[in-house]
Amino acid sequence: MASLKQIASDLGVSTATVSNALSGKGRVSEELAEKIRDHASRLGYRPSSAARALKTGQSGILGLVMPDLTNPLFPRIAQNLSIAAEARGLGILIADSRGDAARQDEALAQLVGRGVDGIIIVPRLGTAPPQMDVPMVVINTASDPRNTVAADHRGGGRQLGAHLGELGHRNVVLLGGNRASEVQQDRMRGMTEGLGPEAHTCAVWGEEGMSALPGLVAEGATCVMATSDLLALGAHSHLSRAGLSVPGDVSLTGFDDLPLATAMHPELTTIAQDVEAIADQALDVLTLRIAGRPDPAPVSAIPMRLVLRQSTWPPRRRDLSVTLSSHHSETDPTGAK
Amino acid sequence: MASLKQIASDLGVSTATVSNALSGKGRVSEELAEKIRDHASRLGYRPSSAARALKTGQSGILGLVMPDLTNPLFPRIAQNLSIAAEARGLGILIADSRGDAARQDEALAQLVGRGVDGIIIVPRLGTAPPQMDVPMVVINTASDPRNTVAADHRGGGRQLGAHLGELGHRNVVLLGGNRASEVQQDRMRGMTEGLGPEAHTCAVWGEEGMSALPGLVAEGATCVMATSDLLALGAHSHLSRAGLSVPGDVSLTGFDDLPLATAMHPELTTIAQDVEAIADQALDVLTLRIAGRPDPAPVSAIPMRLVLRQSTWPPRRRDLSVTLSSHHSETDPTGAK
DNA sequence: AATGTTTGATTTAACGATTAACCATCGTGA
DNA sequence: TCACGATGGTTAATCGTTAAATCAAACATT
Repeated sequence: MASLKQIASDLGVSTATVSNALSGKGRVSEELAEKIRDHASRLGYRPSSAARALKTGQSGILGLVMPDLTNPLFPRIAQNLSIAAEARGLGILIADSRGDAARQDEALAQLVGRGVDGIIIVPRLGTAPPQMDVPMVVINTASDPRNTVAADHRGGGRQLGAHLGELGHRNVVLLGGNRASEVQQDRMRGMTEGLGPEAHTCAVWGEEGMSALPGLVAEGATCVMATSDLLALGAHSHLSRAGLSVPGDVSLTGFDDLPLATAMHPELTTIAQDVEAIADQALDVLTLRIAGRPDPAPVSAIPMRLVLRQSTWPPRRRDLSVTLSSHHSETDPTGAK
Repeated sequence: MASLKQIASDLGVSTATVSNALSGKGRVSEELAEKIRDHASRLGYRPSSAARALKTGQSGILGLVMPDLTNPLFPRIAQNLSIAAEARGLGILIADSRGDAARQDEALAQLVGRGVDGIIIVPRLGTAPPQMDVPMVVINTASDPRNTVAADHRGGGRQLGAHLGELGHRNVVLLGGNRASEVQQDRMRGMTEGLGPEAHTCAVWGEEGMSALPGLVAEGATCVMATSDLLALGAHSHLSRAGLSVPGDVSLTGFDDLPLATAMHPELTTIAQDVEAIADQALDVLTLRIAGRPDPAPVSAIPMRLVLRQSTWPPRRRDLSVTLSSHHSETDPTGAK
């Protein structure tokens, strides 16, 4: 491995000069600097990050703590964080907290032990992450708005709700996966707001809630809004098993725009997080904190993007033909099998 | 931050002694060692990984290069690798090659630049990873068996095929996503073997292949075997859109046992990778290579586990009631809607 | 001509942990 | 009593990089 010392002795100069030439910091004649850069690249010189970290106290590595990598949304966040980090010359060390709060603390300790400069954390459900003396940024949980970056879940729900409201739905079932999740509650709150005051909504949860769906439709519900795409897929199964077709008999929406949303039939109307923007924001906030700059303006929630597909349609009327403002260009699926 | 020097001067001993006491390497009286450990933990001492890395030349960090984190299987591998690494006191630095071969090389260079001790790589499709002077292990692509750890895709296909063969399927459609993927080809090869010589199979690919499914069923196919769960979901959509029910009219299988497999209805019969074992193996191989030990015996492919659910059933007969060896305890779904 | 100032490079000392080499001290066997 | 081997510890060098302090010319200023 080529080192500064190597280059220096090869060229008969001091290591300091080499360091200066390569970093452009001190005072080196352009002529010599050129010669040094040349030789360095010929030798394939790569500065030792360990040595640099030791000297400067900065490792150039960020820690990422995730509750559960099997949640299909997180990898997308991780991927975008990794891209954003690379663009800033930083590396990302992952740690999996496996949902467990204790393990989450342990993971944090591990990371700081490895000398990360800062930490990005996606905390498990409501668990507020511990306050540490390391710069941190929290994703997707509204704890402290000054170090949190999050999608506008509520606004997203509102968009979806408004869409269905416009279609004419007034009797809507909200399907959640986990009562304890603040994010899911936010999403539901937004949906209700978007639907407007004249709509009647009711929330159901989990496997039990899914089974109740056909009954609720029989009682007049015309739409099911799930707080995740996976849940929507489950709902779709329960509904079609009961002989109800989507969107003919009942409209269905998801959340997050996972790959499966387009693999279903009908393709799922859902709402997408701008994961790229989230990752960017998170890294901006974090790098500022690492630089010790006073906190910038609190970050506002990042808007979500409505993705209209084929699973939403105006409610079937007892009386027949329906006129609508044509959000879709498809043929009327009401009569479809 | 507490350092060795700090502890040493607090206790009036030399840093060497503190180092020895903490690592248990040199000769220190048990009495003094105890006192040192005590003080160290009181101060919350954490050795500086940078300093240690500089001195020993080992960073304790592994690099992980993945082609595309949005593929739902990879995160599970990543998660298990992260767990396995943690158990061995190692960290994992991620890098996303985004499918691009050029970026893959760049990611590798980045990682070695950061001083990783070894690299785990899941190469993009057929791209053979470049030979570098860093210890490496390759996952899921059969390049060189001596540094490759992979699930037994072919054996998995064989298991699935055998299952369907036993049920009586003789006319089977194989559905793939990408012709270029060796893994998918392996899977298909296995399926064909498992079904046995008397079965007739035909392979179709991608979106185009999915559209052809209903026609093929009309021509006598009784079963669709997809090379991934996501593909199976798509197939299910196309089939049910055409009025064909699963498993009544046609059986369906997936691959990988993703979360969506249980969210579908019927739940998908599929085959699961033992990601935990894969991760373990990969790390074992890699740590051996890092230690410079001569290569251990080549690793054999890791067996997959058949997951029987409700999407497979004996083929419908022109003549009626069917007797079967009851792989399922469900009621006959042939008559179901 | 004596005194600054700029320019280009060198010394030197650190960062924190590890480790080979060295040095006391004490007990033991010859 | 003397040399010897444990035992318990210290010194000092080192890993590769950085940065402050220093130094020696060359050049400009009065």
